[in-house]
Amino acid sequence: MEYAEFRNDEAPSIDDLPPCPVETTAQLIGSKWRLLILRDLMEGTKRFGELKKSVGSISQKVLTSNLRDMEKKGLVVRRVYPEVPPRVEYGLTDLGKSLTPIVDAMRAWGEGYLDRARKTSWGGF
Amino acid sequence: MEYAEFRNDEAPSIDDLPPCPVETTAQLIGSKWRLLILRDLMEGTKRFGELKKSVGSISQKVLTSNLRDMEKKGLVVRRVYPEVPPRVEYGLTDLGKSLTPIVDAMRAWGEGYLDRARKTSWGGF
DNA sequence: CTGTATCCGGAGCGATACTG
DNA sequence: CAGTATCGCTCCGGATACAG
Repeated sequence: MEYAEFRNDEAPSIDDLPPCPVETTAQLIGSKWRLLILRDLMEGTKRFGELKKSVGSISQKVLTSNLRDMEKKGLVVRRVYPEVPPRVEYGLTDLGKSLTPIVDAMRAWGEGYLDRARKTSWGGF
Repeated sequence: MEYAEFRNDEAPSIDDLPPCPVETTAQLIGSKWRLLILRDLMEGTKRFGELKKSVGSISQKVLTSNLRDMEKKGLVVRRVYPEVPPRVEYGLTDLGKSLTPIVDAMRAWGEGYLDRARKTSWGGF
């Protein structure tokens, strides 16, 4: 552990961000899982187990670590309800929500691609 | 080698594409390097060495393998000029160019993020 | 239910050497 | 110049077991 005492309170320093905005974005969401987590949280707040199911074949460990990262980056909020059994909900911060256009663009492109792939083997370009 | 005899002629089958369009897109470009290669080729055709410099710290091996993948996916064209010394140029296919909105969305978001990061440590949300 | 702690295999990647 | 071929290592991430 190493996250334990630092969660949302540590901001990424400008100094270790790449100068290129595309690269910056890629570092924040450029991973298969983070993108899918984002996609699912955009539907609204979800519990850990719910998220695990909806994301797909992700393991619990990997989901947890990705959520921790996204929390540190300020994309995700984690809310713990002191109940028993414990309940933990994850949601997007405003910053996280602001990524919507990117995910939407990816969805739009993917739909076009799948359509084409479905009706033909797309026969090359 | 294993690519050698299959370059542009093999299309991805619809059967091994995920049903979710976001996930499909993520599989095609969801890697740090592929995104940056895309970003740079969107400026126009480039030679191998040129691309290597502009992408940044990528090694030649990794650049090559990523270009091969993207070629197989139909995103990139490779043109060899039978000269000496050899010249090889890479460019985007129409499919590759159609990804522009996604990269643009990422750039736009990244710019906003960097602006905020520059003027403050954005102190949480 | 929501995690943390380990173990471990394999992919990813850098470094280097060699080729047409 | 633009690759291919290897070696070696790091670290991601899957499986499993355990805990609050």
